[in-house]
Amino acid sequence: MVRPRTPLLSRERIVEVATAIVDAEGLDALSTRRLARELGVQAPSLYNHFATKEEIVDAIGDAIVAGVDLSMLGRDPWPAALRGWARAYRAAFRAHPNVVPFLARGPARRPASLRLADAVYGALVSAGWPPAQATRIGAAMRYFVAGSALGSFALGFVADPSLYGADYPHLRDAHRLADRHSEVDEAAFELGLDALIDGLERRFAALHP
Amino acid sequence: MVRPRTPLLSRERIVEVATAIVDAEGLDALSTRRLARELGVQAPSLYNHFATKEEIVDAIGDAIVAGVDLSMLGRDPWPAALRGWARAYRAAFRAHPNVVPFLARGPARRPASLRLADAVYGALVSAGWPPAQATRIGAAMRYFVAGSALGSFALGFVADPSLYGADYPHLRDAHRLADRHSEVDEAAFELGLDALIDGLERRFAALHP
DNA sequence: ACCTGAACACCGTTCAAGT
DNA sequence: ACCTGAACACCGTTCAAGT
Repeated sequence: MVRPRTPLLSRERIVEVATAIVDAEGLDALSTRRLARELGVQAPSLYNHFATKEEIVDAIGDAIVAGVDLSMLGRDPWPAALRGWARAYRAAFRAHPNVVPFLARGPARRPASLRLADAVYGALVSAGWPPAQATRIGAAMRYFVAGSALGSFALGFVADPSLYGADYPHLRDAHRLADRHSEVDEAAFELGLDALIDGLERRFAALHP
Repeated sequence: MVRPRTPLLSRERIVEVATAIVDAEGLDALSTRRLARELGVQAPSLYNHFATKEEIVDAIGDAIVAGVDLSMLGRDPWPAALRGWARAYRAAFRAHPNVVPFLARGPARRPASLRLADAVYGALVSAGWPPAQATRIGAAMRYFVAGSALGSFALGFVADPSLYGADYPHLRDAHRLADRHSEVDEAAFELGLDALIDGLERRFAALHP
């Protein structure tokens, strides 16, 4: 088949099927041939819509970031806005854990990430933070939230008691973390978020006495 | 050449050369054939020392984590200890920026990471934090530090003024960030670290009135 | 135990050819 | 404009054969 009168592919459909593959089997399972097969097409056809495979992965990540709710940033007081945004961002990536390695692919040249940075920075400046501080806060929040999306802390510990006792005395009970990893990660995220915003509020208060 | 009387390879030498390749040209440049060539050997020889290429990458990351100074954790008061450890961890990964994607490869089953977790947790518990809180603090710190190592925030913005003004009103001056990315990232890291530890100190004070 | 050559089943990408 | 088949230059890994 060549040049059908209505195109077989579109960027949207490619990203959709690619996301499904990555969600189901991980980033490594995404190859151009595999993706093409599931799209009912040959691999080189993809290059009519994306210049490289990397662009496809970027588009997957961008679509996820684009789904992050930003409405609180133009509405709530800045501490609540930061909190709500951080939770939304983390939730978006927890829904696609296999895409997280993409977060490490260097920073954001992608439109959704820029929109997000714009909204966070704008909210902080509107709230009364000096621009230089707003930049730093946006970056610091990104560090924390991206790091928390990066992967489970608790899941790093294997559910095997014999592994730790001997070599790592303080980790004697760490094997229990694996079972409760969701709660542990959730509680750690909330504690860190609270502490971080708490510290920022103190600085804000010192700035506006 | 077969089976030389003294082995051509060792895990140490493989990791050393692999790290050099990744540092110089990035993770994608590391292939078993390329690595073998630089080691003066054929690719299958590597499989006498590592079961998979992934194990080699793990070993690169583990060696970097193993280089992180942990001495302050058994010595300084916990806020200073956390601060010092966070800086050391970040510095270690900034020295090998191309290895950072490895951070996203799921959590730590690697010895150096376990030793690190053990030291951080132990220091917090010794200082008087309840164990459950110590776990959360260790996780929250890992989120922040790993996120900050993940990549420059400032470098995400291209040094081209025309890119932002129109679509992202608040980012009008963001193109200036790229030039000063080191200072911006450094200042953001220090601000976040201060705020985070500040917030934790307040919780600690409430716990030990 | 440790290295080799040959082989297997893949990759991402290019490109001329088709309509 | 958009899809194809053929091809290029790669991959990671296995395995029997060598000493």
